[in-house]
Amino acid sequence: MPAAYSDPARFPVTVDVVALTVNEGALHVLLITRLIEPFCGELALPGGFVLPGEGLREAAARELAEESGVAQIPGYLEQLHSYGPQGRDPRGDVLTVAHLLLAPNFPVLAAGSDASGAGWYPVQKLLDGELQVAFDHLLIVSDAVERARSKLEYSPLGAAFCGEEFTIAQLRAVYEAVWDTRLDPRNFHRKATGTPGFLVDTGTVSGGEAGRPAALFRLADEARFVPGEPVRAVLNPPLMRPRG
Amino acid sequence: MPAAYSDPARFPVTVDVVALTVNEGALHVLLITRLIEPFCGELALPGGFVLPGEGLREAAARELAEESGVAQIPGYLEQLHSYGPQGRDPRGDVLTVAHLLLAPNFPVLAAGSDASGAGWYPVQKLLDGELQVAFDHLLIVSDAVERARSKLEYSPLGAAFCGEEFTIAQLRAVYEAVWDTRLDPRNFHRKATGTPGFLVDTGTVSGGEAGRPAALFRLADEARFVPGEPVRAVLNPPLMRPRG
DNA sequence: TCAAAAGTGTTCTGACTACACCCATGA
DNA sequence: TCATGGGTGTAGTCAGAACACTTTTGA
Repeated sequence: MPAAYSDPARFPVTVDVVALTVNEGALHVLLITRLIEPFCGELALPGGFVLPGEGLREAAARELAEESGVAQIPGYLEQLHSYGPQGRDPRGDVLTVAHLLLAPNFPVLAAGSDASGAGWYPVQKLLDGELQVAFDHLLIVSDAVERARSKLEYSPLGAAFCGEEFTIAQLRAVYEAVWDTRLDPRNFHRKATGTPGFLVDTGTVSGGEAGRPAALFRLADEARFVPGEPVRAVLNPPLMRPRG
Repeated sequence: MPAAYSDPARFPVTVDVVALTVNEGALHVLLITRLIEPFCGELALPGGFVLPGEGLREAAARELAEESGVAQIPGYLEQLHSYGPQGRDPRGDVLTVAHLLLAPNFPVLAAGSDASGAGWYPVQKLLDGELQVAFDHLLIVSDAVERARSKLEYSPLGAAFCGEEFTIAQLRAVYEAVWDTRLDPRNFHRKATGTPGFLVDTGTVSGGEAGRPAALFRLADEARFVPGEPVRAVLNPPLMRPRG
């Protein structure tokens, strides 16, 4: 028998954000140190309770800003998956809606009221068990990484890890870090620049590095992701990661 | 300032199920007629409130069983997306976690306490606006259909729409209905049977129809989806839908 | 014998791989 | 001039599209 419509059960709802970036050729995730119980002192994903009158995405952006110290969220944010409410918080049933943020490496310096020490940690150390995280956040991070990996194949979101303008080599470094693989620079260059509706040449070049300066690109207008909307442009043909 | 940890806001949480099937060569969705306010008398997705102590998937399976009248849920069930809590229910903030069910056409005969007249309706009539549904359920159905379409490319879930054993032509009819396209029967046959780890020939044939009897296949063991688990097997190479 | 549907062979084309090669810069 | 990395050309291979063709059944 379902609960009467007039008196349904109510649950606390949290949002958690898996912010991923590429740093030093490896995928990193943003973690905070919890200052309150439960799991006080342990690492966890930034997140917190949804407030009355808030939407999910709104809450995720607010929590991320509060706990990482950035005013404007860079990169691409989307909903990942919901977990719970059963059996994931020692205090009782709490539903969490996890979000995924793909972002360029931004500096974090926040100290919130219930979290501190936000910082980037190598994802591989979590997956290998070298770093512990609170709640079911290891599962959430695993799901997020898998989502990010497949996102790169069919969407232009690899560029979400880069700044506004970037070289093909920087974009390739993103793919190599996320997929944890090596790609042929020549073929990647041709594929990325040859995919219609993906990149446009800005006409400028990057300097200062060793070797020949690289051309700077940005996302084509039709591939740009606007903060509020789901990504629409599909890479066709996809940039497939090597299998097997 | 976030809400105090000890006193977070609480929200009613519902689960909604977008059950899709293929019938007469077209994609259909399971809808019920609401017997209570709001939207009394209108069509809506089967669903209802999550009860204390329940998990999301558990709640979705329970609601589907209650409102469609089937004891055992056939097919493949996965979480789709969460919506809300802001601005989607006239009574106030309600979070809903939508689920997607891909199932063979099963008979529905239920009458629940707050819903009746469960039945299969052509998805296209909803998308074309010929049929109205309550709440934001049109958006949810649209998202579900798009998810189903991409699922068929990279997973063996096309077979979730078929029974235990099926012919290649039946499987092809599923793909054609979901993608709303036509596929070359010869090439589809070769691709489906030639994809390693997808299908196994049962050795039996289907009879009774006009023309040469077709061999019956079932999913290979490694491609079977178990009720509780996410689908793991990836079709490689993918069965791509025709683009552009 | 004919219609209808299952299943196979064959050719063409286009995309990916691998790798050779040239280009532009700093030291 | 050499090292370093950016960018292009090209041949081999493989998978998909298109479609002719054979097979097996019911009427």
